[in-house]
Amino acid sequence: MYLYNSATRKKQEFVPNHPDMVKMYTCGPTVYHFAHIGNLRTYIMEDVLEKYLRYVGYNVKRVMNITDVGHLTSDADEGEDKMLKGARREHKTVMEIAKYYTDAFFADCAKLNIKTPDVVEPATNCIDEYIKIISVLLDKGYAYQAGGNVYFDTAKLERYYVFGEHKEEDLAVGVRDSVEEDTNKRNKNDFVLWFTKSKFEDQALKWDSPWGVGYPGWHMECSGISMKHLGEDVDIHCGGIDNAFPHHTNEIAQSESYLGHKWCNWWVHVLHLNTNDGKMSKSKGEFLTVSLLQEKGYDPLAYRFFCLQSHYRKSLVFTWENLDNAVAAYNKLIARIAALKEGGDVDAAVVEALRAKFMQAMDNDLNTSMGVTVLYDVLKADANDATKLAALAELDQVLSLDLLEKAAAVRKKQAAAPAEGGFAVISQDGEENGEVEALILRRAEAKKAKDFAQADAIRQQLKDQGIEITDVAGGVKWKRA
RNA sequence: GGUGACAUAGCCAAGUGGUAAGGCAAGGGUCUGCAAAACCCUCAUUCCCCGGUUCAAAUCCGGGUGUCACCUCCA
Repeated sequence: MYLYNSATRKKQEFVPNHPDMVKMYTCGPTVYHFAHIGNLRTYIMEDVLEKYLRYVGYNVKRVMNITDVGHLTSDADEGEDKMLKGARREHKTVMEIAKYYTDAFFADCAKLNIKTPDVVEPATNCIDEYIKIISVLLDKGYAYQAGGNVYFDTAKLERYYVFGEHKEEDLAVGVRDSVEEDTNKRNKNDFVLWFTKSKFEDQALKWDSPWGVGYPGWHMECSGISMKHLGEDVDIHCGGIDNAFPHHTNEIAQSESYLGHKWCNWWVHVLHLNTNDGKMSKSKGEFLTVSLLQEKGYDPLAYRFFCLQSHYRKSLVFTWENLDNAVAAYNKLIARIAALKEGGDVDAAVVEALRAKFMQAMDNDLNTSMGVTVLYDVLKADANDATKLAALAELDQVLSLDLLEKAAAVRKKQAAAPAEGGFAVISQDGEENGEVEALILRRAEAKKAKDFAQADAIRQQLKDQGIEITDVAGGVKWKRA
């Protein structure tokens, strides 16, 4: 499999350090608020990567952190810890907030068929780990104490900027007014490993350490958690593209200085979901959550399909129109699958050929857009329905679009059509409305009497009320538009 | 200002030197009293621009332009 590696800026053949085991680390959410669907795009793509690695036969151990400490606020707010701000907003303790939004995050993931990682570790669980690493960094001379904090000394590194060729003097530090330059730093890009004093005195959670009571720097948590669960090396480290610098850059700096050897081989960054005016954020425009999608009547898996139709290394623009496109495509795909008949012999050779095509796409830097196209190749294949269903079931192990389950539901709905001979009025939303039913029955009588003018008038009358009706065998289905 | 990624029809996109896949939308048709569904057909002389290499370039090279991201918490 070829995967693009941000560290080398090339597609490279993926080879794990240990033949049958892939160690995968994925940066998790900061649990001070709900995740928006842009955040979730990254987790969907990471989920596909994990499932594909398993599909081709690797054992995967995947670790994810939960950031529940030490994050500053977003642009809209100044100098206050995100967790604390969330807590104040909702009159809860920081730990209650973390629990609440961690649960909400995984509930959203479940709706999107994102598998929960093998290990999920809150940052606040690993303080000892961080202290150990920071102690060694101080001993080795990679870190220094100043103004009450412990800093990493980036000047001690031969190569600090691993994802691009920066020059330090070009870095725009303190571009924004509210960001003050920290005068304790020896170099512009030195970063804090342990805080005891910060501009943000409100940090709610503090721990004792050799350097005083305080809390860890943000970058430290991922290094500590990764080493705790995956040991001294990692095969793939994933995250949103915004994490490449400084977060991942700093992780590499401190981890490799601590270990004294190469730490992670593959860096996979997922591009952002944008709106028409730039990056999606919680404070700008509509706050697009999975719950909001559902309130508006969208199937979360249609959003997953939307993401899969694109490529993780391309930014994707979200508009309701674009999502509607994906919804139509997804529903049509399901409808075509629902029309397939079960039973019969599976032609293993055809399944194998389709599998090969799918793998060819996915092996090429996780080309999910092409992978989705293979679903259409399956439907068009010269084979019986049983073979197609078998192939679809297999590809869906990776894509996780609930293709067969949704198709079965469609079939069931069709089977629930009115009994022969009788005339039934069925609400597709399960709504009971005697007035509507009466109108539909009157229209049916008009049709029977060949009074089509009257029948069309009633159809129009219902339409004016926002109700769409569809004639089906032995009855009428209706729903609100 | 620096660094990086991306640029193919209305939209999502495939394509890795051999003459533009697929999906959605749209238009036309078949069918149905009408509608819906289904099915069939149509839909980029051209791949951001300008040069170059080549028998041949969306694909390679050089130079531009645009968009997004990061440099400040972020997926």
